[in-house]
Amino acid sequence: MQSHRLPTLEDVARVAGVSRATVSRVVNGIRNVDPQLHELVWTAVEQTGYVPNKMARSLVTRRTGTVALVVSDSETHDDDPFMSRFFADPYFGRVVGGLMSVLRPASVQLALQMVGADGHKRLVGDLRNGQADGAVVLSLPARDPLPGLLADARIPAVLIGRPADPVPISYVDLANETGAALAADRLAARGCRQIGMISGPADVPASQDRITGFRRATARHGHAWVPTASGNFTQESGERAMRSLLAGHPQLDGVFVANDLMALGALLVLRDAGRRVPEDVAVVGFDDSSAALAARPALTTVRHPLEDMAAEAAKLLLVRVEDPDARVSSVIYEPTLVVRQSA
Amino acid sequence: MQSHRLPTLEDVARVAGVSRATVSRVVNGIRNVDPQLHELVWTAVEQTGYVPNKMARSLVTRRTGTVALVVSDSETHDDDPFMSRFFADPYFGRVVGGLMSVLRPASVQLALQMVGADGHKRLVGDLRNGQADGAVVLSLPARDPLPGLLADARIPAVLIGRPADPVPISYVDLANETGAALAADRLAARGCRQIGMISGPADVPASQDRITGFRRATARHGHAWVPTASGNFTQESGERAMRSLLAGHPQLDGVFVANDLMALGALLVLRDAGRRVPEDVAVVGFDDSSAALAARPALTTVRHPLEDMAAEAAKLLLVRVEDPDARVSSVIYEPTLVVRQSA
DNA sequence: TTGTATGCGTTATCAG
DNA sequence: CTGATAACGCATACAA
Repeated sequence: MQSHRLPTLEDVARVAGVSRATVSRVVNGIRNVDPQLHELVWTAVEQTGYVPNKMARSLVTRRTGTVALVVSDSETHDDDPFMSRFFADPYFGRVVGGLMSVLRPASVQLALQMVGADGHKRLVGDLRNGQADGAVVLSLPARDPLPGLLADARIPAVLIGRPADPVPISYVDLANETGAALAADRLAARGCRQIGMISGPADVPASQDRITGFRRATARHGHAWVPTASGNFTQESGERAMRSLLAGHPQLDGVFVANDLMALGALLVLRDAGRRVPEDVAVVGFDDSSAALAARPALTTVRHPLEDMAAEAAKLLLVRVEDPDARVSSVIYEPTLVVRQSA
Repeated sequence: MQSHRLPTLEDVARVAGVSRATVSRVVNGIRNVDPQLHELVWTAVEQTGYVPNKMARSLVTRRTGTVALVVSDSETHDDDPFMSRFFADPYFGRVVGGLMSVLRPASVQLALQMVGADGHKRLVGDLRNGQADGAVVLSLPARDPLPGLLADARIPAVLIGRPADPVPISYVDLANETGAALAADRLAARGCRQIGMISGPADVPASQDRITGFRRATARHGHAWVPTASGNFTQESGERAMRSLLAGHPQLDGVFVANDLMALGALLVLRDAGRRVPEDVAVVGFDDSSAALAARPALTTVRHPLEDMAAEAAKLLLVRVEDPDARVSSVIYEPTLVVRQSA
């Protein structure tokens, strides 16, 4: 055992009494090798404890076996005002779990990349020369320029969530309008007469879709106008929105909340206001996150199969990495209503 | 613009009319370079759109600018029985957030590495030849051999959570015993006469510490024996445990639950059993996760500053990466009691 | 089927 | 202060 240097292909070759090329072939599982040598090389590999140097390999193959999960926040990241909020949200974990479920079996690494508006150019540059083979993009802000930059640079990428502006990049998304309609139907079926809504930020596509989907469906049910308050997807903002909604419309008897976290907040406020759920006011959430089950009463909510969607995104990306000219293809998931106690 | 090849150091050198070495120096901010050329080189860099190739750089510097977050599950990962549970838990996100808060400013990447018992050797091998400069280890199972392997291989690493067996590796941890004692004190101060406990798995150090800490403190308060049921940190297991506890000890009037998620489950069961919280039975949780705030009644709980701890782990790791011979140093965080409604 | 030789893009050593 | 030149560890076109 020498002091510090790790065994290289060269060392293995020397031990096995063959050339570097042969060892390389064996290690990479190339067929055209004499079974005799094949055996010989493997034992030499075991004996030396050789493990391929990914850096060197990547340098020549131009493949890293890594994909980046880029979390794009268009605002400059001075401090971490959004990070804590974002990471604490079950959303992040569910996405990571879904990605890993397909990346791990494929032996590809996941590298986390947070980037603000100031980091777009840098990120694209790094990606272009092989930081990662591709990227799954979690684009938080509306009108994020990043997807466009990635497309221009011809970097294999898949978006989670439809981009605000059309961009030639594959994405996976939920049929948000349909989901919101499901919620509206439920509320209508319960016989709610005064329906309200707590929406997400007005500039996020997913949020917009839920708003239009809900309005369209309630209109169909004869509700011309739906009082709406908006939040930013946090529980606290949900509380605020519910309070304002209740203040303006005391006889509200049904409310659709654009995500479970805000719905949790709404539930708290309703309770404090002495309203029983669902008897006095029915509440339906969105996402079917773990929060929905923990809520009291348990939340009737629109199931958002985020893990499946993330897994699909990973698959799409892997395909695209194999074949950069693969057709841009997106898949839209259909939401379902999960009925529990709140509506 | 050529077809596909990205600009290299060589290209920049040609444009600037200097040698590769000089460009390298300028790009890496080495002082000994004529201001004239300095300027010249930078404009050439801009002009060509040059961005350094990390792979090539790493190959020679033996530094990647990446640290791994390895999630170690000692059971072989046939399928993903644990992944979904783990990623859905706020724990994961909080750790990632904390790590990123120090890694990002330091411009170091975070690579996710899940590994089962079958992957330990592979992981250590990869880490040794520079997959990453170091590792933050989230060791789920009791008696995980991984920390030992990392130490033997002299890989810069920091554990989140004290290892079951002493290992010469830095770690950050919470004073779990103290935290549990805080809970006991609170319950005693409320005048609880019949105190119970819902613990975590018996073989996880953090869980053990909470058990012994709680028992010791309750004993101090005159409770010789504390009925205990155990769960696995999921809400569902918390429900089960609470049910069994209640069945065996109907006149229970105080319970300490080893994490918030299980506490959430306990709350549900207590309510279904017609017990008012905290009037009939007081509940104190552990972690102060977002679930605690969402609970009804809001959970009195032991604050576990996971983000801070993760951030500290990242700092420790960075130090160790700079100086592999740095002293092994661990830091223990002191928990505090967050009093809300449940106790 | 196997070996030889070359190149991947950088950094680092060492003369000038 | 600057420029050749040699590694870094591996894959592969080409020759044998």
